[in-house]
Amino acid sequence: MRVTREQFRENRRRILEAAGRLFREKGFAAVTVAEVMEAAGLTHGGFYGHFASKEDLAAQALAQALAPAPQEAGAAPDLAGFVAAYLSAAHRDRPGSGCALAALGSEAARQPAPVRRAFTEGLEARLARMQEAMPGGDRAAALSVLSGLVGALVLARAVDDPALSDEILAAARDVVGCP
Amino acid sequence: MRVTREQFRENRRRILEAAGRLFREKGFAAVTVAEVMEAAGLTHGGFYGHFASKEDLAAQALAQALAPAPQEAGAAPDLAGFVAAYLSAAHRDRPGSGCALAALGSEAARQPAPVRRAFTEGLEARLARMQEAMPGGDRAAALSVLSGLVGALVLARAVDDPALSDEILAAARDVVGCP
DNA sequence: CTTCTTAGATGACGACAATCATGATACGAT
DNA sequence: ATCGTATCATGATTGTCGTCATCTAAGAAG
Repeated sequence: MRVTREQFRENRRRILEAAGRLFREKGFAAVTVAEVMEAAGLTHGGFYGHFASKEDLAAQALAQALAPAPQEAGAAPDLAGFVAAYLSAAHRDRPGSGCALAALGSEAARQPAPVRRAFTEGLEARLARMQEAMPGGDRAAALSVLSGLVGALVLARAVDDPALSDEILAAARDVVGCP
Repeated sequence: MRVTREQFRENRRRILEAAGRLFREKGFAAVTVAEVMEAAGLTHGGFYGHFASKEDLAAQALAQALAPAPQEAGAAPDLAGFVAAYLSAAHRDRPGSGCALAALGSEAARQPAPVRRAFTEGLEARLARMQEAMPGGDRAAALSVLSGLVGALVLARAVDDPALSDEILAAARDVVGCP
């Protein structure tokens, strides 16, 4: 069963996309190679024709998940809108298509070097774009806002009580703009 | 090999302590029952005499890890000191004895109900103690500070670049006290 | 059109982990 | 002191996962 070079690239793209979604939804450890391949519409056997290992896939999928979406590549960032979307219930409830920093943050710290490097580069890119939108281009302020966003989303997702979860998001929303 | 009732309780305590440390260091999924038992000085077989399942262990270990340490149980909380310790390099570098909210946050969201409940209760307890220390007892302010602390620690641990990691901690430190 | 190459399907393999069964041994109650 | 019982050690069991070998069929090159 051979496929077009075009189809090959498309398959690789689908694998990365499925992996990015599944990793964010279930974490690195809980996702299996076979599961990713099935989600991409393939069987597990062809996996090692695309990636060297699960770790390799994790690093590349994370890099892609953290890369800015094409439509917002060069757009002027709107900080208030970004914060509102980030701290929305919709974002909290759909980790698979949301921010990978929050979805994989505490797990990323324990991953092998390539994964952590992808995480770091994604964070720097996000930071740079937030910094552009900050009054005065204050990098430290952008960092602390990003920390607040990530922390609030992590806690809002982990908590078992919907009211408390909403409260966490609302509290973080109210604070942004102060520093 | 039977053991004193006293020794039995002591063994259980050691298992919970080892589990709390290992889970924070390596995450829920990456820790095995046998590993926990070995760290507690026992073999894997006796585990199910103490806990019903690994999930049961996770919930109880998390609850204990999030419970306030005995020495700070009723102490008057010093917010500035707490924040400084939380955002210190020492805390970042020793997750096994640090805050479980940051160490397990993004993974906790995907755990079964008992684990999430323990997480929620631990967060509420921590929140209440921070609220006491806040000017005006502002619960929303306490929530947003806690979010900022957790987010900064998560990112500082995940990042591959030591300078950036320090920068994240420093930026978060500078912001606290503003809202 | 023929031949070479290669992507993917099938399936196997080895490692490992959660859980449970069994047995020995020493505590605790009588 | 003795006996029942509970705790831990040993080991089996079952399932799963990452990885690799092999086979096939179909694109690509000439």
